[in-house]
Amino acid sequence: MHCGCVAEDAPAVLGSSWISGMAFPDWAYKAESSPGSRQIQLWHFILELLQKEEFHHVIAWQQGEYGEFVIKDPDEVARLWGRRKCKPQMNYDKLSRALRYYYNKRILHKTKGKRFTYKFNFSKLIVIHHPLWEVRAPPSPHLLLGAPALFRPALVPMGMPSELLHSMLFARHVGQETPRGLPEATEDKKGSGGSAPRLGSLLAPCQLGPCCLLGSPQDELPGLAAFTPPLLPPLPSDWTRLSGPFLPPVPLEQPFPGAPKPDSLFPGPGCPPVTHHFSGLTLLAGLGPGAGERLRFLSLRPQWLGVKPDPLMGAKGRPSPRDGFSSDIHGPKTGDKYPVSPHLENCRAVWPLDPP
DNA sequence: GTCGGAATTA
DNA sequence: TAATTCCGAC
Repeated sequence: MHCGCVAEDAPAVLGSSWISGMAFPDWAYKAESSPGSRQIQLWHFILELLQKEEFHHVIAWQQGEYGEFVIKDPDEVARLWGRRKCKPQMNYDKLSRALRYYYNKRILHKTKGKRFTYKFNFSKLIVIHHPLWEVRAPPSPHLLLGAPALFRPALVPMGMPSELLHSMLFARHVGQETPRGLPEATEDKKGSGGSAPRLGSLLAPCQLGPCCLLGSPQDELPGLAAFTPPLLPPLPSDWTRLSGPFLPPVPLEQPFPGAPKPDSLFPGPGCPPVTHHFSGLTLLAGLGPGAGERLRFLSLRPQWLGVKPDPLMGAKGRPSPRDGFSSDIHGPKTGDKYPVSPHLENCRAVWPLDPP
């Protein structure tokens, strides 16, 4: 931002926040954490604006719809964006074109019928920021419910349409909102959605094995959000059993120095005290009222994400951003739980701040 | 208002 | 690569 343009009206970012019931971890608001670019990206900027109360007359979260926001003053948002990018000629037409490019990337989608209303695709944002979470492995109750799984970054199944994840996470009542037939799963046109960092280089599913414990997260994890979810999802009573088939024993982990210790977040049988937060975990865990129930719903269905060879995998070994998923969620899978042994060489530890 | 193609830019 | 710019179509 050395173009001489003034950015004083660009929102400052401090700490993590709850805005109208919407939580994002710190990194989501920090320009320097904008992935894949040295410059701030539009979606990032939008989040910044949404975070700041002084811009709520310009852009704000849509009450009642998680992730949905309304641009109340398109011209002003465009002006702010243009100012940030040193593009004085910016207008809403151009800005909206940039937003539309996010449709294919699945970062954003339009709320049809509502003017200037868009909706963030949370899982995609999570994946963008935590690429390793696309590891094709079943979700662990540990991960989803906050037990110490900090060193096991598998969370979002690769190819999982964020719409579905989103609806699972945000549905007011489990089972009320039926996944809408994965509308985008078949409408891929040019497959431009590969812009987000993905685990194309991941050779094989990691299976949450010890190989996933690589790295030194203390040094490399992004800034951890310090907020505590307002609702603490109770552990499923059988979570230990659920974790059995595909989870290695959970090692005790050292707390982050200086990190808050929400020890009592997820107490449960066999569940060691949670000693720290994964920022992405807080994102999921901090989804707001009812999130616990929804997370439990999600976590109790690991078979959805049963690891198996993906017929949709292309020659490059990864699905297109829009096509994956569908066959993965249609029902429990038995057998072939370990198509690839969870050996070290099959895994690659990539932390969000890894250089490309 | 919204969409997306095409060319261009940094 | 992530927009920016322009524009025709709906």
